[in-house]
Amino acid sequence: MLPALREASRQVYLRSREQKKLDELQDAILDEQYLFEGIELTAKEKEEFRYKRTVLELAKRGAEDLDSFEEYRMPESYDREGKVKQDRRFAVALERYKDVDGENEKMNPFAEQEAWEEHQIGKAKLQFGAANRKKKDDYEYVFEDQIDFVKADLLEGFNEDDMEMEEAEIKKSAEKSAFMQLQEERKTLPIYRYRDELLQAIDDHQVLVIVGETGSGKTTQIPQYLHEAGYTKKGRIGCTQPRRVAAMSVAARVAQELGVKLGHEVGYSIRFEDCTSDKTILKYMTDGMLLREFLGEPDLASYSVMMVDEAHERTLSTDVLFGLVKDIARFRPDLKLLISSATLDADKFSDYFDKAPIFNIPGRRYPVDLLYTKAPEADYLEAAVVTVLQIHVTQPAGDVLVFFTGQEEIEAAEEILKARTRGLGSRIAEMIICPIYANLPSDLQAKIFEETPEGARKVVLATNIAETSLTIDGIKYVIDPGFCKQKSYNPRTGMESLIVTPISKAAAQQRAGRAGRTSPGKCFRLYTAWSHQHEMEDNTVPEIQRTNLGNVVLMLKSLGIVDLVHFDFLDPPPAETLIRALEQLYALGALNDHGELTKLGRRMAEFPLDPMLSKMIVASDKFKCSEEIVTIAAMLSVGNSIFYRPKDKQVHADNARMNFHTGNVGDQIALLKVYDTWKETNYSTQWCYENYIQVRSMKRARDIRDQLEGLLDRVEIEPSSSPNDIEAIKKAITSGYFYHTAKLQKNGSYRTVKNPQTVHIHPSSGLAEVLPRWVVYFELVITTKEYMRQVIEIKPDWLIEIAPHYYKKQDVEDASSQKLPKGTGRAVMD
DNA sequence: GAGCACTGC
Repeated sequence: MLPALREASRQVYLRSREQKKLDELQDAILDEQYLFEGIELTAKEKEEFRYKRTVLELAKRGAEDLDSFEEYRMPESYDREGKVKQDRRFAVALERYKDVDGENEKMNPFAEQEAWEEHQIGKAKLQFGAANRKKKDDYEYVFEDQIDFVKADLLEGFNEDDMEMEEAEIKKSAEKSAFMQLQEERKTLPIYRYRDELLQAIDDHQVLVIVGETGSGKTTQIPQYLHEAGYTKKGRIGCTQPRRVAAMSVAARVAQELGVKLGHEVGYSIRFEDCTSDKTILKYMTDGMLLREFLGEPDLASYSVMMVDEAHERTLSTDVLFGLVKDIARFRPDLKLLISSATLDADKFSDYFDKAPIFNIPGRRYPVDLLYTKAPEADYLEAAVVTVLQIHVTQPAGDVLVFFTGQEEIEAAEEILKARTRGLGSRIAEMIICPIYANLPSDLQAKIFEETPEGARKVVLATNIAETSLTIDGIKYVIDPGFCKQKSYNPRTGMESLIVTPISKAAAQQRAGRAGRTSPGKCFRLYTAWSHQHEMEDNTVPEIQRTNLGNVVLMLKSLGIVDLVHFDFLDPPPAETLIRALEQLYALGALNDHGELTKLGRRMAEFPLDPMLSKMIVASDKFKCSEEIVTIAAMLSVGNSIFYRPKDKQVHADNARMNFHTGNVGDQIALLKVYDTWKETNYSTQWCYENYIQVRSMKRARDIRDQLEGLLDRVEIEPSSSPNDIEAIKKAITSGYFYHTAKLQKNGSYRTVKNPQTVHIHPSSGLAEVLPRWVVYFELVITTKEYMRQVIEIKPDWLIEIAPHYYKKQDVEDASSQKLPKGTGRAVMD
């Protein structure tokens, strides 16, 4: 099996090298031809000639790098079952490779250029202008079959002449007053001509699925139309968004269009910021915020219309919302429900909402040519870099956006790109490389929004952040290697991991669309048309099916939903995930034997946190350290992005971090120390820099902390503080996390007590070299090993003191022959 | 002795 795989990889490698050599040869022949015929070139032709030479040079540099290819692509690492690990991408590439001799022969992003070259060689005559026109025809012919679905979209959706006219109209109206101008602009949106039809449809049906691509104006216009039609007399109109910035900016825009002050008639509501008032009739909010609102108003009584926007994104919150609003619609016939989505899932939504009719609104987007590779690319990083360079020297002006899976790849690509363009000086245009990913410090992120100087080209290297969360103007070329990192959750072990996965067709379409926002564009897909057609899933697995549902289950329980396993989910999560979440809630004492919420459970549900964190906070009351625990909860829920660890200063960063671990107090206590020290510096940014701490994360922790502190009152917890009683703080943590206990084994690894399995302390932990006998951990992650992240040492006696229903004396005795507890006592609280 | 896709409450 493995030797075969190796051999196959060798073949892929040889094949790609061979192809490269052929390309070079072809170029060389062409070059000689110029000289041989002694043709005088015009300035423009010379420029093209220079470009070609540069391409050649770049290709040669690429070929040198190929020598390291084999080792780079074929690491000798296997997973626990002995299968080849990590290189799932390789396996995928291999699958694609099978098809090389098949129908894909003509799918090559540079077929354009090759066709042109063949043509040139044949004619042995130089006619650049004519050749350019010709190559376009060739190219279109070659790719015709592959663009059917996007092409259909483009032809129907949008006509460039219309657009120009509309733009001219907008310009004309610029002379009118700002308000009048806005009103004119509203009328140019594609949705405008469907206004009456749409209102009629909403009037006729309780639930309507609205399909409209970005740019159709649905998010800003529909609530206004409904207001104009009088719906706001019966209650406010709500519109949910998956992201905070979207909710804010859309609300601001609509307030402007209606000529009212933001926060009055039009407002938005997001976490940490409620910009609404009694007057608010159009309310934009994040989907998570609406979920929270459900707790206080389970029938949405104050709303006459609820619009769930961007439903196709299928965030965890939208999926939960679907189940809830569908239920409400049954006993509130006066409530109108609008589900709005970009094209792909409309039928599915319609079926789910009892065959609700679908209303189509065309979008406004420029056409994007889709180009596929001829043969599969075994090394997409290299392929992406080469494609960037090729675009840079052969394609007209316009910025480039490349999708990578993470920071590491982005940094690698940046380095290679810099190395290959180094020393070319003025022979190629300036290339501005902009990396962008969520953990990049904000000042460096801002770089992508700077306008590209005349004559230069911006190359944005991005993670999935550029797929939905931010849009960059001026992008004309998208390079899509076809992978992303996806979270997956194993309910059996309770472990989370990030896995590099092929993207879905829907995601690929979204990525391609990024090239056509401001002008027609091109999308270079680094996989074959065949594999796009036959191997990629239609849609990404919705988040609800690959995440821990602890807090979702707690929230649904507090809404009084008894039978969660049969709850009407659009796509039900795995039963095991639900069962594990329920089990955990039992163990924590949030549910009684009948599966109903206990008083403790109701208090826990008040916090927008994982059940274990909530339990920890509620328990802190007893140990008189709520101040400290709230800080720890806030720091833990910010995630693992607190410590900044740049590649070139890892030692400094590690030293700085270890300062907070003095006394081997454990990671959670260290986080507390980080926060308190920061607070003492009066929340100094400078201090963060000096200690290699992410300012953004700390500010977030402060926001969360403030919110949690505000909620203490609601669950009747008196603020209390015991900053020097580490034991009390650790006991409070254990009250939430006794479920996550692990015991040291002879070989230095740990064994978890619940679901016995071998785990290790994460090397970033302050206790990684201390190895206490008993630990409680915050979470389990799989990377190169199974790691416990954020651990503290505990005394086993605490377990019996804190969770007597869960641990018996023999469970925590240290005799190594003792069998570890298995499925010990169900919850017997209350 | 390691690796942090992206949101959201």
